[in-house]
Amino acid sequence: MADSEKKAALFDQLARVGKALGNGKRLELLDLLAQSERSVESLATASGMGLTTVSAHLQTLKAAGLLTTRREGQKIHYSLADDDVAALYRLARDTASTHLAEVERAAADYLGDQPAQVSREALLAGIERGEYTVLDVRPAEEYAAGHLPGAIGIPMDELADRLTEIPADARVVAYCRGTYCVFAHDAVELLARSGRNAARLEGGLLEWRLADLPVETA
Amino acid sequence: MADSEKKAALFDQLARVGKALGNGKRLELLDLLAQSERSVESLATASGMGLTTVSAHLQTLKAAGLLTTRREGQKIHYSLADDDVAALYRLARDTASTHLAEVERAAADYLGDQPAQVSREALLAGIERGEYTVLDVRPAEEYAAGHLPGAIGIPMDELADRLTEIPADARVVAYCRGTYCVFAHDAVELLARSGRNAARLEGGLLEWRLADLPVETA
DNA sequence: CTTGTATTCCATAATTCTTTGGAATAGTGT
DNA sequence: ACACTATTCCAAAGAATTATGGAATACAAG
Repeated sequence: MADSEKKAALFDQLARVGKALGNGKRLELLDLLAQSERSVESLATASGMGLTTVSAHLQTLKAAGLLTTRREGQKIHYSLADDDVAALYRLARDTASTHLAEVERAAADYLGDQPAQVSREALLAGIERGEYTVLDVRPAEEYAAGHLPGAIGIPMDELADRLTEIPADARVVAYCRGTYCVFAHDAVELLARSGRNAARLEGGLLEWRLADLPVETA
Repeated sequence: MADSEKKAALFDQLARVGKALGNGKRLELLDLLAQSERSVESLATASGMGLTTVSAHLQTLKAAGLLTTRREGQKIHYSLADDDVAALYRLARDTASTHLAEVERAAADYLGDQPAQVSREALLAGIERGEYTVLDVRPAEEYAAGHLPGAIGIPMDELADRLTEIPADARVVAYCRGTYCVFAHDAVELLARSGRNAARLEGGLLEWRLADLPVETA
């Protein structure tokens, strides 16, 4: 094999990771898996994709080295191979958002108006002073897998019915999966309509974790 | 448009960056552009690809926001849009190499035996003490665009003829573009065969620069 | 051992990507 | 204005990717 063919073979191997990241559905799956491990079925439900479609995408991601699996009973749990994978996902996402105007447009269209945001630094300082009530509005299994220290967990689809669990005069900071997750936007809107003082955390658990800030696993 | 369609549209946008990274030829181009800006023709020559093929790939990379262009005379110079792009390229590459055994195999096949390596930290310390002669064996235009402080620039294909420019008793540390660049391997082998004391820098200018170490632009 | 469940495999059709010559374009330099 | 050069556009063929039912597999649980 000629030298340039060997070089091409090497770069083709390196491109496998990029290929795996080059599909919106797969990014949605990575986004979910960045929160907690999940079974194939659970990913299909959470993402709204077909079961065999999810399975095929998971094979692709796993073949690219981005995922690992663990069997428990009859279920197979997929998870990110490594925190580097979460970092890679985030960097690719942020590069897209920095350089592509269409991303901003699509995000605005999906997320709606930006609510008031609290930075991670401000929240961390405020938590220590007891200024904020931190509210995790992700699905219960993601909250269970790890959440901000002291955060209350109320999934978004139960929030309307469980408002009484939140002190009426609290300064609430809601968060969810990450920058492009819609739950916390919806939560802030709902809380504001109920006359609460609410803001959204900048980013979500993904960004919090990648910033090496403390995560609680009750 | 339904909410899940908006979400899909957003993630499809984000996937554009991954798609751009998902092709070996495009990674080769990024690898070159991480060293210095280049014209289309120059990239075609350096990479051995067809001119229109290179142009098409550059369009793809640019449409993904990874490249910018600058016109000078009749030439259009492409360069990375940002240092984040270099960081993204590197992280994708390193993720592949960490998780895919095939990458190690393809690299060993292309690069041959690993020569002795000097870490960036050791070299930096050694430079200050004047212990090492640093040798840049990349093409002249890449050396001109930026090199290690005090490095001598002798392109690999001229090295055999210009050995006398290197003190015979020097402890030479050769480097080139990056981890998967073959020039420095070849240089160390050539120097060793000539009875010189030579080692390779771990990584290359890409990794040096991303580590925020000093770069000289003569 | 048999049943049941979660997941993967397979085949296929629709779509998208890649490469490549030749033509077109845009801008430079005279 | 004219010729020249670097680059891009276009079209087409071949290759790879994607989504999706139905069948097959691999375990676990009984």
